Order: sequence, then structure tokens, then C-alpha cells
Amino acid sequence: MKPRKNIRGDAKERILDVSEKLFAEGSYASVSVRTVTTEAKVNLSAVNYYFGSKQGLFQAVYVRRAKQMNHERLCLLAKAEEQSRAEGRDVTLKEILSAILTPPIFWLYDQEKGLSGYIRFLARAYLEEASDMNHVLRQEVDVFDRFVPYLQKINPGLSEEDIYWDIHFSMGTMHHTINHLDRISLLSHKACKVGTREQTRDRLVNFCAEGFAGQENAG
Amino acid sequence: MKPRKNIRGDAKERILDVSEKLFAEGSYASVSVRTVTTEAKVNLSAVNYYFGSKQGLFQAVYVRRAKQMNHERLCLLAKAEEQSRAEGRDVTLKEILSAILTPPIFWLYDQEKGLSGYIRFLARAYLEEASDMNHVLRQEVDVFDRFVPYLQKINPGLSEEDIYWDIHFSMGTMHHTINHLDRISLLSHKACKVGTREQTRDRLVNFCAEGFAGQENAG
DNA sequence: GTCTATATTCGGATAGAC
DNA sequence: GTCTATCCGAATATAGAC
Repeated sequence: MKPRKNIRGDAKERILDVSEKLFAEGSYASVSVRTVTTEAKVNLSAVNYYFGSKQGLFQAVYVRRAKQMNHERLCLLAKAEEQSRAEGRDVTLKEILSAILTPPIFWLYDQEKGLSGYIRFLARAYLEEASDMNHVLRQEVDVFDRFVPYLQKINPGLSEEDIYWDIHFSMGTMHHTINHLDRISLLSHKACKVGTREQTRDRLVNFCAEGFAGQENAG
Repeated sequence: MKPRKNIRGDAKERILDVSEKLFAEGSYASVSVRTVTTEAKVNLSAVNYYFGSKQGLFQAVYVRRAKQMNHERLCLLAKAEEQSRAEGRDVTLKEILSAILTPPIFWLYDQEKGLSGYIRFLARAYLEEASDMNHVLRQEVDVFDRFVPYLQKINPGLSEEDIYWDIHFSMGTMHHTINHLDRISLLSHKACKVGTREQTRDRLVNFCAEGFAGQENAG
């Protein structure tokens, strides 16, 4: 049915794989279609054939895995809710933050399925005003609305504004980690070791969980 | 002595002003020398004449204000130390974090001296592997070594690694705020108001100050 | 669906007059 | 120091053969 010229997946998927990697490493404008097609071992015109344009390719890289990460987040939230109910207690702040932060951090460590490339691509896409990524942003961010009620229940002293600021700061720690994990050893004079994905996630969750309490004490 | 063709500063400064703004808004590759020179109302070849190349221009934008921000940080640190000594107490965690975070946040709000453009330029430069900005990063980050001893004294339970991770996370909250302050209202469904520079700074400092305690409680 | 060839625009950099 | 003119490479995109 589908034509297969190459054992390693068809051309379209190969283009997406390579683009994901290259867009993760450099900005939209710095990555040329020629580099993509050369590295993917397809013809130059293949990008236009499959995706219409360079922007179409960029969007397609996003769309391919767009739903999965937020799905994983909501699954973790459901699990935490289930477990807390079984133990007759409320969901904890760290469980909520862990549901939000675990998927991107675990993806960052993935070496097989290309998820590492995608999460770095996504962090960069937040800064690209080319390529109509604003409505994409919207979709990514809306998922947080699902977590806000839990956060409000856990800490009733926080206003809705407080909570969104805290989410904003938490996203900042996560994005910065995604963008600079490979340099963190260097920048800290080798004081920081890049540990397992669980260790990195735990550091992140611990930092953000305490931060959420900080706004309450503020004037 | 110096030739002045235009009342609004000489050509070289005008090029730097425009470049700072454009590099703040888009990636290195997405900004063309032609756009710069057109907007700066200078001849196309002026960039090569003054800065040798596009990369030279990029570096020059950085160098122009490179020392000033870290100078301001160290001044704030000195002031905090002086005041705490006068009051017979130790320097507080929030004073240290405020010394680190106040300059970039206040610059972000600046509308007159182009400091807002520079700080956004700098946040972007962290993600550009073009333009040999790695040694530049080094210089920016080394200033934090001056703050580490204070942080260790304030919280002896933290290892050097803990502290550098906390600084890393704090930088993340700051960079994210620099990159997205103008969108924060939109992304929070208008729950978040962009307040004064002091309010933003205080939210940031409060969040990070609590986060520093988080690592201690971790396993 | 994949290839070659090419149209067309844009980018960085330079030469040389003034 | 500033200008015009231009070189040359690289980029996106498309036309059309197979």
C-alpha cells in the first residue's frame, strides 16, 4: 500500500525526524531545507511535496507529538488522584507538580524515540514568532487550567493570579533545564552532575513546590 | 573631532541601537544586515565598515553593555552587606537573590536607555550557538561565584551542587520572565497583571527564595 | 512519488568612486 | 566615512520529465 524505498521508515517520517533534531539545535531561520533534505537522504523537493513549505514542515514537527505530552501529564494527574483517594488523603502539591514536570524532563533524557529532540524543539518554538506558533502556544498552555483547581484547593491562600505566576515560574525552571542541561556541569565549574532523569525531576519539583509557598508570604 | 552626520547620535551607535532591538525580537539568523542598516538609516556597507561582519556586530551589541549589569549586581550586594552590618545581622537570602535578579528585571522595564532591548537580546544569546557566544556565557555566569559563599553561609545544609542547581533554576525563572512578560496576561487568561517592576521582582525573589529551601528537604 | 533543472529572491561581503 | 554597484553563494519554491 504505502511505498517504502528505505528500510528505516518512509521518507516523510525521516524528514520529520531530522527536522526535529535540527530545529532543536538551532533557530528556525538557521535551519535550511537543504540541510534537512540532505541529512534525511531525500530529494530537495520532498519537503515541498509533503509539507507544502518550510513553515508547513515546522508545524508538522510540532503536530506529530503535540497531544502525547499533555496526555501523559493528565494520566499522571489521574493516577495521583486515584492513589490519594485510596489512601484517604488529598493530592499533594508535589504530586501535581510532578505530573506537570515529569513528562518533559523524562522526554529530555530519552535517547531512542526522538522525544529528546522534540522537547528541545518545543522549548525553542516558544521563542519563534515566525511560523505562527502563537496558537500552538495557546494549546500547550491551556492544559494547565486543568491543574489550577487542585492547586487552589491545596493552598487556598493563593489567588488565581498567584497560581498562574507560580506556574509561569515553574515553566521557566523547566525550560531552562531543557535548554541548558548539557551545559550545567560546565557553568557550575563541574559542581553539578547531570544525574538520572528522576534526580533532575526531583530537584525541579522540590524547587518549584517550595516556590509556590513563597507568594503567600509576600505582601 | 568626531564626524556627526545626524543629530540622533552617530551612525555606529544607531546601528547598535537598532541591532539590539532586532536581535531581541528575533534570532540571529532571522535578522539580516540589510534590515538593520535600513532601519538605522545608514548605508548597507556600514556594518562591515564598523564591525567587520555580522558576527562582529552581534558581539559588539553584547560588549557595549556587558559589564554594566554585573556591576549593578555587585553594587547591590555591597549595599546589602553594608546595611546588614550596620544592623548587626547577617545578609538575608532575599537580599542576595534581589541583588542578582533586580538588575535584569528593572532593565526589562526600562523604556528609555534601550536596556529592555539589551536584556532580551541577552536572554536570546544564551540560545545562539552561532556567533561564538559560549565564552560570553562564561563571563556572564562567573559573577555568580561571588554570591555562592553568601548562600552557603545562609544555608549550611546545602552542598555546592545544591546551590548551583538553585541558581540555575532561579536563572530559569528570570529568563522565562524576560522572554514572556508581554504574553503572561494572555497565557493566564488575563489572571496575571503585569505590575510594576518592583512587583515583578518581588514575585521572582519570593519564589526563588523558597525554592532554595526545597533542596534541603530532598533525599 | 522521486528526480533534475531552474526560477527567483535574498543574504553577506567587497571594490572602488567620491 | 559614506556612497553605488556588484559579486557570489545560499535560500525557498516550482516546473516538468520519468
